[in-house]
Amino acid sequence: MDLEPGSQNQRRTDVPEVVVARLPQYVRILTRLLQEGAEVVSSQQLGEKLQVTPAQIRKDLSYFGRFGKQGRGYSVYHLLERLKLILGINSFWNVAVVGVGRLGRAILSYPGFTPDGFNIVAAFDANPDVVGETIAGLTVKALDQMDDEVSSKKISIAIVAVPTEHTQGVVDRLVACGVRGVLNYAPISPQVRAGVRVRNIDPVLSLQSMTYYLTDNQVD
Amino acid sequence: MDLEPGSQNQRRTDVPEVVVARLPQYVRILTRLLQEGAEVVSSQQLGEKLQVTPAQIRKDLSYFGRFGKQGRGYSVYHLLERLKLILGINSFWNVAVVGVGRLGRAILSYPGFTPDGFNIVAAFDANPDVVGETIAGLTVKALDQMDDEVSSKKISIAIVAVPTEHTQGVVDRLVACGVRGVLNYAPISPQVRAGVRVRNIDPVLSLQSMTYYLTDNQVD
DNA sequence: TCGCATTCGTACTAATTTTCACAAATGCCT
DNA sequence: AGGCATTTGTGAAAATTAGTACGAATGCGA
Repeated sequence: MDLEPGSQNQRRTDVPEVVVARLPQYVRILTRLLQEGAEVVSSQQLGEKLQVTPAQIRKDLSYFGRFGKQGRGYSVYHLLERLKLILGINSFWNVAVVGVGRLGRAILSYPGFTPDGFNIVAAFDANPDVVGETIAGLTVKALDQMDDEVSSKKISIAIVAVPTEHTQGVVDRLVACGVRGVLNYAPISPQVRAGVRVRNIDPVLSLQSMTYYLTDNQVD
Repeated sequence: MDLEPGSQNQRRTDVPEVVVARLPQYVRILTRLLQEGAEVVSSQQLGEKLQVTPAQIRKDLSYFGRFGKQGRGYSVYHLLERLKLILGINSFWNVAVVGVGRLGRAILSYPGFTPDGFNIVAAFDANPDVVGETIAGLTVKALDQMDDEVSSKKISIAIVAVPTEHTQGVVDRLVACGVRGVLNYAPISPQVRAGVRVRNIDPVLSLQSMTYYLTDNQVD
């Protein structure tokens, strides 16, 4: 069976990563539009809100199917549902936070993950003083309870906020436990086997690429 | 006067943003190599550590000049110095943190900004209960002291960690005070006038683009 | 009902980014 | 000193990504 382009069956690896990276932004805008009561939206309007060209939005969506109506636009509700399905955020992902320092606590207490498809269901730390503490309704567990908890709570994503020198080791243990996605806050890029995905949150890199444009003899 | 390609005088706007975004990663590796005592490094070795092709590294560097020696590689020390100069992180940037909630406190207490060219020299919050508190050696000031502090402490970059609904307003005030770079942690992209740079830290978007690859019928 | 203003989906074109591949240096080793 | 293995810097080619432009729907309003 041949896969026609634009089919929902489009092989997922054929979709450029840049396109996938834009989809969550579309989801966010559509969610807001839905709350505001909008029923239909055009690629034009979407593009204005996101600062991208309408053509790019139509092109991006065309990798996955045909969701719009000529002369009318997209149904906010239906496009949103489809995109959530494509991204796999139509149901919830169970997430563990590893590392309950200041950053880990901020993450645990942040309410913003839950409405967007993620449920933080476990917290781990290596420090025995921290283990047993309850934060945001979760009791912090020791690292050696990871295996049990990851299986029993069906955790497939971990948010790792541990000191840099422990990051690779912690990620290795998580992957061994069956975790398939890692959001890493340390200033390194952990290496993982094929099939496991890593995203790094690295504010220092962001700042350092920004200063390039803030120095003098800058044209802009 | 014509600008030859590869000259240090290369017009800064001619350099692709993707290239600039990679430079801080080179800086990070070079810093580590320097600490480890390495004197010389080849694009090959650099590429292995960064998971990019040697050709890309050479090409990236060639936008700014000729820093290597054929048959030998790059002087770790000199390349590092040059890259820091190019990025504008050879001296320190004074930074303000706006929003002293859990995340703001984690940022204020994080020691990782300072070795990389940034000094956090002020903290602001709208909440009168928080104003006056001392965190990581800094006294939290009220928002209406921003103008004074930004001028007197020569602050050109702000890290904004305030609730989403206040973010655009806070960014506007910061820009009015003379801030030229913003690192934003709220899940929106604040709009600013030309000449001001924004970088967004948005873990939810990172997670949501990751789940695409974690769903089933995934080839990988 | 018919015409017309919209807007999608996409083939085609343009721009950007990455990779290739090779001449020109470099310095080690004999 | 000469040969040789190495590695840079860079044009040119390839691959990727974005933008243009237009035929085909769509539905509103006369």
